[in-house]
Amino acid sequence: MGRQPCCDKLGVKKGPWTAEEDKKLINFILTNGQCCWRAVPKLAGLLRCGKSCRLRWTNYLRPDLKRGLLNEAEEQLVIDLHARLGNRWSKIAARLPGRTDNEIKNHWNTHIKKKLIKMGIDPVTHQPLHKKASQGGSPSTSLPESDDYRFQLPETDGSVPTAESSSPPENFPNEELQLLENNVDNDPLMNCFWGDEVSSPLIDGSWKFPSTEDSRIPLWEENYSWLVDYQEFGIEDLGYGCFETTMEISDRH
DNA sequence: AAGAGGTTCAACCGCTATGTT
DNA sequence: AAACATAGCGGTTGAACCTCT
Repeated sequence: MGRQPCCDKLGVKKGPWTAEEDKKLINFILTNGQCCWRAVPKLAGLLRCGKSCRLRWTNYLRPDLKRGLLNEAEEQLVIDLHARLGNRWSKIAARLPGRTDNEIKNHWNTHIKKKLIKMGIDPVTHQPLHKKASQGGSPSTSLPESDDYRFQLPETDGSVPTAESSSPPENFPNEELQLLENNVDNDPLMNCFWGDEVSSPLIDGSWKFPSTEDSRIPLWEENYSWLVDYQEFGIEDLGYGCFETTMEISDRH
């Protein structure tokens, strides 16, 4: 006997969300908070399944989301985290405030992967590609000549966790944490991020990335402007009061 | 200008983990 | 302990968009 489907397939709408649907979902979540996604579509008057609503909210409508491409620092962090965690996108996303696992996964597959390959780094193992090639045959790629080759993992106990091994270590997540913590001291960037999660520069919003002024993490109220400006939303509709509501809601969980 | 091929990313699917009864 | 419900995760898909010829 299989599980019940997450929703009644009949009469459930699929495909891109309309502005009207977004509005309904936002209004509902801001009023009632995030609870029981299965019930959300019915209560919000949406012909979607709960799963779809949750995805839409977490990946697109959440007010604390940053928008736009990942900047260099974020990209570097994703690479470092991927080297340690593999394809655990949600865990990686948890370390990048305002970014979603879906966004990071997409960015990895479309940008970072290619970048690494171009640099002669295997995006799966984070090891130089030529190592693999020389083991199996003639090298097709060579190590990058630039000093920018900095994705090599810091040595731990000599055994490098392979990123793509989708099966986590036996006693994950303890081992995950151990792995991460072991590497913090060896990596200034990681040190910065892991050192104190609460006052992490990415989180407090005051931290500026070294490259450009534009790459600073915007305040999330700024992020929300796209929503406030959203064709059908007046500021009265959502109101800044609702931000507090959202925060209270998320605090409750 | 057009259409073929490539790229991007929002959304879906199926599975697993976790919580509840 | 078992069965079920729900949330969350990661892989995949496909439509829209972009670039090249």
